[in-house]
Amino acid sequence: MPGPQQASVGGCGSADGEDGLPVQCADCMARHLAVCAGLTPDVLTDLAEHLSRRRYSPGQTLFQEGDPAEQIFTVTNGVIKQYKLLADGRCQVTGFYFVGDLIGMPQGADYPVTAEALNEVSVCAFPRSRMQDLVSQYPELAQRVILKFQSEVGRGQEQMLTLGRLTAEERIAGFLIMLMDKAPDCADEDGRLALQMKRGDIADYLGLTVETVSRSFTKLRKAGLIETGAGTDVVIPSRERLEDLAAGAE
Amino acid sequence: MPGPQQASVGGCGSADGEDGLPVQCADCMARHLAVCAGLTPDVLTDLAEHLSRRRYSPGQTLFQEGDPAEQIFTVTNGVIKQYKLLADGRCQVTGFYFVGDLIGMPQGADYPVTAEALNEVSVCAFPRSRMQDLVSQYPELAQRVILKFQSEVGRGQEQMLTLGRLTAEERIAGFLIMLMDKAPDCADEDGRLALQMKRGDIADYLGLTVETVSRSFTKLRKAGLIETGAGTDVVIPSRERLEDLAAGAE
DNA sequence: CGATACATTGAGGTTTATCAATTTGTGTGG
DNA sequence: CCACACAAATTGATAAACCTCAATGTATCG
Repeated sequence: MPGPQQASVGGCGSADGEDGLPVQCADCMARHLAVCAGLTPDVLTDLAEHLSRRRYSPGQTLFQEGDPAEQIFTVTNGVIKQYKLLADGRCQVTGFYFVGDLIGMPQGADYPVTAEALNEVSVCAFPRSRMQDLVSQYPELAQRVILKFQSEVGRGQEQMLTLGRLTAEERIAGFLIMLMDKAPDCADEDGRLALQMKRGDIADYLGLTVETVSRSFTKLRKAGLIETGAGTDVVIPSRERLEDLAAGAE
Repeated sequence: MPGPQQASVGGCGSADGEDGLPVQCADCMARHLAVCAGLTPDVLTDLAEHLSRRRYSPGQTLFQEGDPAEQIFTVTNGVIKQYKLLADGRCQVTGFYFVGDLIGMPQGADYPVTAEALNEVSVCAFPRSRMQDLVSQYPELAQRVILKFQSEVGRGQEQMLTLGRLTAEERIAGFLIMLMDKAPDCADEDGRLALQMKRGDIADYLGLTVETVSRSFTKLRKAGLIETGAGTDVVIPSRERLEDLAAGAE
């Protein structure tokens, strides 16, 4: 049952919660992961003046490629995929984003990608126009933003290697490793992985087709590198062996 | 004839040149492009206290994948390629860097890529340990650093689309467009492009083999989309037609 | 002018894509 | 709770794009 078409907007006051934190932040899932982690309560309070909470249902877009980039988002719950489309329908997923991730802060005036909720998603939205001031005003925020960008660039470099030089099976192996590391709530302690995305999403992320993804999963299963869990979930008996494969070990 | 194996280090005083700029910066090729563009002379002077000029010959590496990331670089002349290697020799070039580009500022303690000079290269090196302080101290510098990262992330997203979803010919077309835009001194006003990199570099950047790159060039030539210049140079008669191809127009 | 590195071209093989059919999973309504 | 309908995933057969290996052509530099 999908929620309202228009994303709901949460409260926006700056009343203090516990520890002197703004109420919105006090119980935020992303408080220790997001760009706002480590900021002092007074800085957070200033930030909170301008932010709004939003919720999205599966399939809803936060923004689309070409839209004016007016809002910056921090994921507080759920999974978001970002992708680029070609005129003929070819799709490339440029990344999956989890709790604490920052999206929607491109260089240009417009978003260069579309952002879409994969499941029930909560975000913290912030007007882009205010960001420049805040970064100037709060060096510790600037530092956090730079840190987020550094990890995003690094992830991009790894993904280039994946897309340019890895075989289908190696790509899947690397993808599963990435999920275990980046998706806190998707990954069970002992190798159980709840895949939040469909085969088609994975294919578009790894530059493959659905069929090749499916066949690669089957091969990995037959090789004993993964096991089948409930639904399309996956169990990873030995992370090491998957890592070796993902690193292109001969 | 390769230069000295050890990169030469330029002077490092802070004496002022014209316009109150530090002497190293007064005649810097990258002054209006790099992260230091738009900074006030006093900020630049502070920056210049810690920077050193270095020169590299073709094939020399600025740093290698796995090295501790102790220096940040701004390219002031020449072209640098960054790449990742797999154990079995597979190589992915993650980017080419030109005048004004910033490299060597990863999230982790070590460089995740190798940086290598393609031709005679000059850079401005800066100790990473000082960067955090400076970013905190000078909001306008933080702003510039964020801007550089934003464009790097955007380039990464485009490259993912290229590697994941474009055909060989489309990749080459997009690559030539990118060079025209990003390489100021490589690109003549009327479509003449001096390729600073070998076919192998292009192949490793585009996730192809040398042979496929060569064949794609030939096909583009036969289709009238490019013409042969001196050596391996390329002339682009109609940028638009190349752009259409690079955008995956059917 | 010859040696070397680089680029191009050709023949054949491999991986992955495409098209089509089948199976599995999921949610809904009886 | 089961049956049905629909979406997603898997499997199979074939084709296309690209890779590999090998040979030839071309530029550069001593």
